[in-house]
Amino acid sequence: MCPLSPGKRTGRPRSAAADRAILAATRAALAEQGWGRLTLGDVAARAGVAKTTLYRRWAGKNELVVDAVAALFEEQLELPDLGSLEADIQGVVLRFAELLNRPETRTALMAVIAEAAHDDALRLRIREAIVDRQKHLVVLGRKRAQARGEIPPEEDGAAGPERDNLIFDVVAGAVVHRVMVSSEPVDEEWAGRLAVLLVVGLAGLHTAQDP
Amino acid sequence: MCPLSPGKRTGRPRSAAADRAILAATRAALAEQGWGRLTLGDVAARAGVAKTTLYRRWAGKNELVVDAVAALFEEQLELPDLGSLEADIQGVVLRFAELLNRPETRTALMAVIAEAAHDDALRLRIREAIVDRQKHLVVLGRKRAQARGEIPPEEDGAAGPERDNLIFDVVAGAVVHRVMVSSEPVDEEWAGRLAVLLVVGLAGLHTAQDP
DNA sequence: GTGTTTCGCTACGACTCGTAGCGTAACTGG
DNA sequence: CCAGTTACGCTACGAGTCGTAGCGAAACAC
Repeated sequence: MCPLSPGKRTGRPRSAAADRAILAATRAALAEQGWGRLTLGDVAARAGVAKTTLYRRWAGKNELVVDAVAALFEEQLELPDLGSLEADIQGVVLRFAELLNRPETRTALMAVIAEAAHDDALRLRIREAIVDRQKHLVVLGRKRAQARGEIPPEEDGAAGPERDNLIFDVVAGAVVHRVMVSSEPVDEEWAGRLAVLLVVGLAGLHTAQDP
Repeated sequence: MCPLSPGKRTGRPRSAAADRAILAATRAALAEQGWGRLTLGDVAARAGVAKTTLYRRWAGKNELVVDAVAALFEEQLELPDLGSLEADIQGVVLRFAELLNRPETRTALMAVIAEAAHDDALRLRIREAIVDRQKHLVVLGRKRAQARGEIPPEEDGAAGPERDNLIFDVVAGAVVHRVMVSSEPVDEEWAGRLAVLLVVGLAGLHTAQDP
């Protein structure tokens, strides 16, 4: 998750405290100013760090913000075990929505995704730092549900991963769209309806493909 | 969809051709440069228009891009009648994905949504120019399905609109997430699986709430 | 100590922003 | 045809940001 080249040994080491201060300052500035008015000079000043230090560690605004948001996701996002697939989905949806409701993430996530549309390296960085971690939750949730006997066990072929991908896009996409575009609250009721839709629909997907 | 104050009469009228040229230039610049490197000076030069003319009609980058994208949505997005709810969903998903795959919309949509996170006026503008038009397709699709007898007819209470909103967030969110975040193709197969998931899940939502 | 790397600081040219001022073009009402 | 009104193209401007370079001092490994 860190900046550049970790494999050096001699000379003065980079201050890890500065790293944390910079990422925290980035989130604070994002929350106040939003993506558009965010300047690296302001971030440096908040972090008590010279502007040149920022440019030594990150290539630009995009990379810095990705790391700042990824740190939040890493420490906040996990899959609670609530006893049933439906409850698990509802739980993780509520957690994800809580994360999306922070002012830092609201503006930052969409902005870096927009920039990634024409920047392959940035897209890869987002995938590794944020998306793969989310997708892992889907795989974990499916395995738990299979262990409980709620859905049929693993079959071979490409149908399994494809279904995981579909579920991931539906869950994450629906929550993001609800929060960012419709700008309506993700409460227990809405999360519950989404969970029902998914569990029932998932069963339909199985019967539709296995004759 | 147009700029400011439409209700004047005296004096030289604003050139409608300039409007179209500016919006087209904005889309072209977006496709080439992306949101981050897009400058209003460049747009003005492409459109063969003075920079001051741009600022007379639009408040800034955000508003201009919203209108430029909204024009695309207006002329491209509609709901085909393919004979069944499942086929209709699959069809509109494919159309929406086609729109999202254009380089202009890829970077522009996410960027304006990001800016709207801390700009209420912009969020309202996006809603009126883009979102409401999309949501209308959901309502239309539901009414068609009810006329065909595929789903139960209208009930009273707030359950109906709530269900429309859920479907809207799931469909639009899933497609956006698939294209922008997972960056994998929305082909007939994927759209078909999403349609099955929704139709089956929708039936589950009805039986879960009507005892 | 010696060598190496990072740090804070200052300064810089290049660029974009959004606005103001001016003379001209286009259209309206008398 | 002629004022009145508004939009247009052009130029120029201060303000702000960007990303980089150069410097001396500080923090580590050997």
